[in-house]
Amino acid sequence: MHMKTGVEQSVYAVLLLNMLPDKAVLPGEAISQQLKASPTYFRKLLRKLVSADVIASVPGVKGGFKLNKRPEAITVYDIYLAIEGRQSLYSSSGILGDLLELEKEESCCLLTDLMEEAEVAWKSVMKRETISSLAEKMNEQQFLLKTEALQQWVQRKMVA
Amino acid sequence: MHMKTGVEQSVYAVLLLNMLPDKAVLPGEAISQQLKASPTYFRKLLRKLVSADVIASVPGVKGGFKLNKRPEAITVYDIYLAIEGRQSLYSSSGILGDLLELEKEESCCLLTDLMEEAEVAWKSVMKRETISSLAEKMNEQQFLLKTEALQQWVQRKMVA
DNA sequence: CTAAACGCGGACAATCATTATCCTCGTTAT
DNA sequence: ATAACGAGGATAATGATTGTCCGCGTTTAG
Repeated sequence: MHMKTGVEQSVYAVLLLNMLPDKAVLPGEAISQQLKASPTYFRKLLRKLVSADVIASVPGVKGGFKLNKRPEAITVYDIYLAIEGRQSLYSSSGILGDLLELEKEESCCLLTDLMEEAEVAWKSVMKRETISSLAEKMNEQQFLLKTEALQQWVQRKMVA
Repeated sequence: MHMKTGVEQSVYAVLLLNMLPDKAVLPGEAISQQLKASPTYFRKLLRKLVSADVIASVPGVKGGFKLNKRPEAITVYDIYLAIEGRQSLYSSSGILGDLLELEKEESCCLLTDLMEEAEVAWKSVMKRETISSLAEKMNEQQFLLKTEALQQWVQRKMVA
């Protein structure tokens, strides 16, 4: 049981897009290069973010991606949800029904409610952090110089 | 990202062992048959539970498994931990280090603390429910008759 | 004291989700 | 028109999980 690495990659991709000036976009290939991710697969992640309305895409030459919401309005959970989908961490395989020889209609599971609650707790922590709060952390003393270099890279690679 | 089905199976296995009278044991094969799980793989799960001191095993003919703690002292989390191990749900792949071109020593991740906290929240819910509280739920009105039938099956299959 | 029933442990194979590639298409700036 | 980009599907490679097999040590029963 492990979270997909795509979630981490996507968070940093969104952080890159957050460095764009208004109206500008960043081509998908530039992003995946910077993240050292496989370009073809990374496009799929970006499309999931588009479907979830976290980012927007612009087709055609001079196309690319940009944020679709204000950075304060994008939580880590939004990105998690876009990539991992709604499937819950736990789903009963119906063992209890077999054990007690229940009819299919009355099938139940002693764990479902508990695990549901656990998952809510886990997700609620992810909802607390937003892209803008993460961006602030990147701008702290220790990383300030490096982050500025990264912003300059964004300026060079962006279009429009 | 999905929890192993082995966790659910293990919880119900422990619930079965909880129905044993003192000193009695249940052979592994009987358990896996009742849970409709593959016997060879299920033995591995049982051994993980043994390593985690949740259950105890008795070798030799007339051998089998039994609880190693009072049912109030076994939480769902104990079983989760035995099966899934200590590996955390999230682990950074170090992208930020690449992005900012940090030296390896100062490598860091904006998400690690958050995800750590989320995982603590998720686990703390699992620590609330114990084998004895689950056993009570099985004895509620709607399942009482079926649960008694299951207890009789345990009586027949147990040894010593 | 031998055999049979059980748990232990490791090597190995099958299955399944995740990651990655490839090819074709629609869109847009030049 | 053509070149650069995103969209989407079919399909492989990878890796984790699940499942099998075989030989071993221990204990009870004959």
